[in-house]
Amino acid sequence: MIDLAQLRREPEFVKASLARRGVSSATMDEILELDIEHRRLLQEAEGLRAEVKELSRRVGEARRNKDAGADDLAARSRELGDRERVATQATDAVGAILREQLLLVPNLPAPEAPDGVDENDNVEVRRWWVGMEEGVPFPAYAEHQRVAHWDIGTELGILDMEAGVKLAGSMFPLYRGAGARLLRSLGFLALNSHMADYEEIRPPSFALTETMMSTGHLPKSADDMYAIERDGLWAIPTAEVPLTSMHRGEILEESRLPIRLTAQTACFRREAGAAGKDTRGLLRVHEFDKVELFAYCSPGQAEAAHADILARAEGLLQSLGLTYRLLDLCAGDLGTSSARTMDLEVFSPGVDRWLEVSSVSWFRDFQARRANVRYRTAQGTTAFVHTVNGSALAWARIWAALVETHRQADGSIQLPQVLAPYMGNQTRIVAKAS
RNA sequence: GGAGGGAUGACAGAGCGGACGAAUGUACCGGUCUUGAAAACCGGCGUGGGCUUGCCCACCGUGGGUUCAAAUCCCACUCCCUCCGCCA
Repeated sequence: MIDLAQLRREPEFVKASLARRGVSSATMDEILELDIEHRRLLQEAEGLRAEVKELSRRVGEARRNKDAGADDLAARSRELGDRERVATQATDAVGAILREQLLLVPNLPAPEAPDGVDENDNVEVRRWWVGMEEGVPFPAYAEHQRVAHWDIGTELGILDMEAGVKLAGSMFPLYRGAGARLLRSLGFLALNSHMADYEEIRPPSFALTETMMSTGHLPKSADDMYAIERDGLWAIPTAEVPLTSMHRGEILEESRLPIRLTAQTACFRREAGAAGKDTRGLLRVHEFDKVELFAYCSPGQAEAAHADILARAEGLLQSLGLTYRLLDLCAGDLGTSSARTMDLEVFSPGVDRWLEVSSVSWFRDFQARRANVRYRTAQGTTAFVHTVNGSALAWARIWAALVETHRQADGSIQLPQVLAPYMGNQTRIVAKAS
């Protein structure tokens, strides 16, 4: 949630910032008017309540002293109380509308985020490929690497999309044999590499509506998530959701910051409206595993925390021998809650596409304000923390790029050595004899 | 799933209709004393909101209700504890 006090204080700056991502200034004017009306009603209601309290005090006093006139005072108080109820109702009604409007306003883009309206305006910062530092040119992938992972998966018996369809419908993958083990190994590799600096968390896969509100996934993106209506729960689309709410409503000691957490979870996404396009194989699926890195920090720590997550995601991509590029998302393409986001896209030679596998975002205090996570400063005051997170990494697409990139001329796959300890030293995946 | 008990400030714990935003203790911060520390003593010590910056308002698990007045009474819900049942 944006800071209403800031909107009041410098409306032109807030409007100009939001205009960069397509929010009209009329929307903000509407909110400002609601705010003025809300405060006017609030003053009226609180004034009446103060009078009622004062009269009640005097009723008690009169009763104790056996004074006559207590009943008169009570009657007056009752009459004021009726007016107060009406005023409070009006205040709450306007307050609810104001909150509703405010929850729909996205975060202010950071000044450093490039201008632009959609993904076509994102800025490519750099590319990386094996040997780049030594002057090796961008890889010219061989024919045997130009096979889509869904074909490789069928050929080697390690990915069975049809079985997934039978069980849960389209876009629910089923990995098998070495493919399933590879997926498990990726999570193991990543979590092990983070655990020295990030506390490993295994959160619930479902979350309450309130938890979804805190990250900004609700109310805006309800259609993109799976709901378990009977129990009032939502399937989490990312570990960011539970991790952001772990300290919801708390005031943290500044000395504890940054609090760095990592979690691998299944991520559930309905991908409403995406049916048909770019959905073959693992390009876009309803359920995938992802390791998330997360930090609650003071504002001064946020930049370093963001850089650390990005470096870890890149480090993993490099150790897996994958080609990738780094994008600086333009203002118009930022997620609702983010002020600045860097995306990592892996190159998938078999399908000849760049696939997003990590999104490293800095939310400033937008999520912290929604989730009410604060810290106590050295001066004893409280302030909202900054939240930062990023994937390292999202495995379905990594799995795809990995089998395509490392496919050999004989059709087998030679996995990178970094996975050997987790694959029982079986880094070569070949078709089963039967 | 059944029966009972509970939820109050960082923690422990009182209050069970009227000056209660809340006793007391611990912890924490500042001061006195001390070569220093401890002890002792003194003072401070929740969070948010509104405006006329001194005041006002809200918050005692959550939401409703009763009352002139609710931490306190009533109703519903959530969570925790104990016992029973079931279960990986």
